[in-house]
Amino acid sequence: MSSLLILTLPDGATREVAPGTLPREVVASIGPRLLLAAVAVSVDGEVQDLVTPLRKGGAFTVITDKDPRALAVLRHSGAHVLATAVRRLRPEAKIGFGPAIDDGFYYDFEVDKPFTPEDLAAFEAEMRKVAAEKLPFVRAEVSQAEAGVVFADDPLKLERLADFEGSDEVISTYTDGGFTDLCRGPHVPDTSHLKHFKLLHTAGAYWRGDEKRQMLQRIYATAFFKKEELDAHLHRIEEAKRRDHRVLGKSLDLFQFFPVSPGSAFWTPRGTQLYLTLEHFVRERQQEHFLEVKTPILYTKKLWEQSGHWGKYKENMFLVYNNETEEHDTSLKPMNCPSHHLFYASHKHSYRELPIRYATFDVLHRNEVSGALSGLTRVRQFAQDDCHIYLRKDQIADEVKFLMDFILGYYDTFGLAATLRFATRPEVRIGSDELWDSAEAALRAALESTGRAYEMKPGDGAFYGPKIDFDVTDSIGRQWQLGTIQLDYNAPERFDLEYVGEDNAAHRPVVIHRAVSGSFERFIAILIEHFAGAFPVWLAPEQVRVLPISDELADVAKTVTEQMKAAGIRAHLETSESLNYRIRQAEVMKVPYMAVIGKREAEAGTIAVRVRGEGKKQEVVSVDAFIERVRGEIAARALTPSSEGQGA
RNA sequence: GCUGACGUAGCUCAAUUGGCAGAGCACUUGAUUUGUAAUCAAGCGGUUGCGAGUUCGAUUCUCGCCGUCAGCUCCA
Repeated sequence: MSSLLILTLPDGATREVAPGTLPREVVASIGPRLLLAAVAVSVDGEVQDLVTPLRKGGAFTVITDKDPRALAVLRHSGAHVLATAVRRLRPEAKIGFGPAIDDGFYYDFEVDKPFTPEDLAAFEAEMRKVAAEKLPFVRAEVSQAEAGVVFADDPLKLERLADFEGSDEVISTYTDGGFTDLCRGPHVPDTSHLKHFKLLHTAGAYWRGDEKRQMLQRIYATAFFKKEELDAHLHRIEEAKRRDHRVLGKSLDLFQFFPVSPGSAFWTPRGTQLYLTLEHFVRERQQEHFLEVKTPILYTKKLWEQSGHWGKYKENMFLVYNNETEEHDTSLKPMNCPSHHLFYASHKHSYRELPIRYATFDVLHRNEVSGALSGLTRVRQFAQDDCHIYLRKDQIADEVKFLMDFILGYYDTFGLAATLRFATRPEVRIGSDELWDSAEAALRAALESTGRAYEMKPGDGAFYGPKIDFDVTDSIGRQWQLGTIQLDYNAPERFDLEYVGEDNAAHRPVVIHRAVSGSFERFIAILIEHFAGAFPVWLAPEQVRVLPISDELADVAKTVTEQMKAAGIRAHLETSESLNYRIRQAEVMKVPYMAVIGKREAEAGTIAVRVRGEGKKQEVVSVDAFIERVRGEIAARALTPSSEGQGA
């Protein structure tokens, strides 16, 4: 134990140091300028700061601001600087936690009155002072008892401290100026490293994420090493606002919400067109291997008791009053699974028939808590491109691969990239541990066999089985779960599902729940933001806007419009107002093509094509050639409208 | 559901300390017939989210409810 630690530098050189040596000394020995640039170090793959004594050897790398790992260190230190500033201005504020997060950092405070925007401005100004003071982050290792004294006035910290009782965790504190925090680190050497930061907003957050505990005031902020990076980040936030599907949904006339039905979208004619186009696309892709069925939306509780929803999901279900029983013993379906199971169980199946894939687009209702509702991404009424597959256990691997290709191929059409996540058993669940063991093992093996990279989501499975989630990142950087493949060993038991095997005996099939878009509502929200409302031609509610230059040409334009419509193109004629005005309207509505018809075009049987977003650059083509081109793009589901020299 | 903010014409927003509720766009009408991002003019449009309270007087102050937003919790 007392032997020297061996540190291997990136160039292969080694250093032998005594345990307890500070990384700072090692870095200084490499070079004084490196010490100035050092933010932290990595020892054997673990990031630690310059003032935490070395306890093990291994690969030793100096982390400067160019290392991506440095950002989390800077931001965590930013959280301390924030707390330092808040404590200077509001000494009575109790401190919670202040970690770095994906896009920045936050710190939770317990205060009597929530912070105002003015408070934030004052805190930010004070933070600049703290940074200018270049206060070193001083690390100290303390005993449980000592820490109890230091944080005697901070009940939240004391509670955290109590968690360490009996563990051999080294308890450390960090002090910058007059502020000391219970913290594992690592931190940047001093507060002057924090140069480019911004406090963004405040929000309530439960202490330790528990809704039964008190609400703290959280301040969100971000920090970067370079001003350009901070500016780019703030610009991204602005851009995300510009693409917000709730804003575009209104300006592009796609959907609306009314207070009389919170959380349920009203689709306008244009939005409905978009919705149906997507539904049609899924239907077309499913034609060959899936069986589409339509099932009721209203069921008695008997079904939900059998499925387990009545016990585990009731609070999310809309219960309906039944006049005959005088009870709320009926419900709108929150999921399609049980209806499909009923179907399957209604007659005998041979092992030769499997897999059987029932697909459904029926409307679902889930009673989300009011605060969870958000645009189209979180609604109370929605439809999934849902499917339940009944198969033999020996078919799982092939089926998972088939479904995965099906789902990823769908996303490819939109240019969306998905992250695969494997989600395991949640705390609230049905079924024995043995059943879960085998379901998780089987799904994981199937996933592994595809050779695709995936991440883990422990405890995030459905209450009836483990799942593979397909998470897509939207323009704001939020990740949304869209598609899912869920393996279910419970439903076959509960619904007594069987098939007759080769041995002429009854066997249990396995059920796979599958969705591709997740829900059409959420998927459309992602698409609106993904394309910033400028949909590919095949998706655009209106594909061509026909614009005659003067009223005299209205008849010719009408004929052209009819020709396009007859060819299956969603074309609309617009005659009133000036040409400039109508072009502006079409651009604002993000119609992919404008077909302008003047005297020259009318005589030649041509149109002057203007492509969305490409300005006055125009291309004069024959009506027939244009129709063929657009039809080709629609059939190919091309991602962008083609201008001269591109496309068909 | 919880914490906070917000809710004014169809839309986007104004309205000194409580004192006659405005503008642009949209819409209607008239004129204009336009060659690639807003032609001109006039007109119409409001129980200031809903309900109480304070006040001589409430868009403005207070309370309750509804909805939306930022988060928390939850989630397709």
